[in-house]
Amino acid sequence: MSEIKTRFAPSPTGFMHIGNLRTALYSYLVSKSQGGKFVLRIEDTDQVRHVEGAEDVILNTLKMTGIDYDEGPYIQSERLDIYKEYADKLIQSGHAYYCFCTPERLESLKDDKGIGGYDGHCRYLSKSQVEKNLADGIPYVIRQKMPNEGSTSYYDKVYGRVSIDNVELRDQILIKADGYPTYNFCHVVDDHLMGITHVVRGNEYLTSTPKYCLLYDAFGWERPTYVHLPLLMGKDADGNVSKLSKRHGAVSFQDLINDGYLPEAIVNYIALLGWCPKDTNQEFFTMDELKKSFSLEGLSKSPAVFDYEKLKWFNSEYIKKMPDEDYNKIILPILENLCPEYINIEKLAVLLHGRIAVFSEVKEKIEFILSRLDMDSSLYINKKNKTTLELCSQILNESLPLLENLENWDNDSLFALLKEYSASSGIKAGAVMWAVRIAVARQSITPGGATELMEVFGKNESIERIKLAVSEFNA
RNA sequence: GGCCCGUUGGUCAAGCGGUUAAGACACCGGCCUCUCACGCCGGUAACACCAGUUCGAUUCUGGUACGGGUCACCA
Repeated sequence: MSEIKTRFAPSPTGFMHIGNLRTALYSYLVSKSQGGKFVLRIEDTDQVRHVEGAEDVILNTLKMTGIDYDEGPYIQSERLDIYKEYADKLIQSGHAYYCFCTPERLESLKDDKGIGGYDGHCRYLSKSQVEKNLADGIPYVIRQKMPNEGSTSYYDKVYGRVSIDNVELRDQILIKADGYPTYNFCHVVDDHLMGITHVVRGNEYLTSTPKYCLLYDAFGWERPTYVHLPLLMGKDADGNVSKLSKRHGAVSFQDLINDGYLPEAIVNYIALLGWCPKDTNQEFFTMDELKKSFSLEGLSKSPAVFDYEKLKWFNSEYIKKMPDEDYNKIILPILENLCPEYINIEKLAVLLHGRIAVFSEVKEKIEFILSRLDMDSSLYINKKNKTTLELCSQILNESLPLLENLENWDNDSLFALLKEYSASSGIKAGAVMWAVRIAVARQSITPGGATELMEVFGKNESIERIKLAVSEFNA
């Protein structure tokens, strides 16, 4: 069996849709799981929609996700001569023809829903008429001649046998009036010329693939193996499911990165959206592990809804597993930017490690540090630690001078001090910690305990906050 | 609308004729703890529907319903 070769062929739209990235991943894995080659090809034949710098987005994304290509990037706009040459061959062999129909006429063929294909008008032009039109410089396109009867079928690796009646097939355009080829044509030529053995792409091509098969047949080329992937869906607030789009939230790789997700977590999550390993329940995969485990049999036929909650969970797990060095590289600049100088951001970073799921939520998590929140005195009352307002007031009043006299303002010393106070006063440690933590944080849920927070705040701010709390009790 | 594809808990999903129908996220309890989180333990929750084949269907076949895709000088 010859070596497998797959490709990823995005059009440069300026952003990498997450569904597109998943297609790239699967295409990559189909090949790499078998030790094959992977090709990158930029499909930029739409002059109208061309976006400057869009290619960099593609290259960057692939680099960040670890999807590396062995060949390319091939640029289709640089291969125009090739497509023209092959289109001419098709005309000569009678598989394609010139069409001089105007856009207006084409438009008139559509019904009120905008549905309606070409009627094959120019297919029946006489040879002399065609030559005259050509000589007159009338704009033309080149169309593929579809069979009038019978059906065309192929075997898809995921969906099995797919069969379409040929009457459903329109005489699709191969070369546009501007001389550029359509996707329908150039991807077939390129896939063949580049030796692509497995075409891996989204399921939206499932029903148009017979047209491409016919093209292979017309050229006398061997058809590739097709692997169509189920679509990625999104769910809106009303519970309606549809193709994943902006209304569902962040949908591009870059959006996700900006929201604080890690490339590894994104890759891991989307790998599992439509694919499942055989004989194992493994959920965490490195790219190398994916290459080993991946198999076509594990691909799903049904669409998958993108679940931000689960992505978040994956991300939190990846953050937890991050070595401090890597973690600090990301978190420290964020904290530096947000926090006043007296905050011990190194300690804060440690507290946050393991308590954040996405880096973008750091700000809200430490809001209580950045400013002194309004105090809700009911927070002092906690049933588990049996705290009351009176008790908390007592604890704060008695521990304040002790804290003021403490020299080494670190977690261990603080903890020892409060523990000692607990022992001498007979008040449960939990109650002491609760009172101090509420006084210092002024909110019930915090990333860390009382003494850890005081270490982060530093002595001055901690004392100030406790004094404030005490004065509030007296008021 | 024609054609094509799909349908296991809220979500991702295993299953490939006989199972107490896995596992994960989310959710809800409990334990642990100087809070939260982590961790651990436990719980709620699913084979769209109707026929047929079969001793036996989640699994095979057909139909219905629902969902999606596609019918461009976009890819």
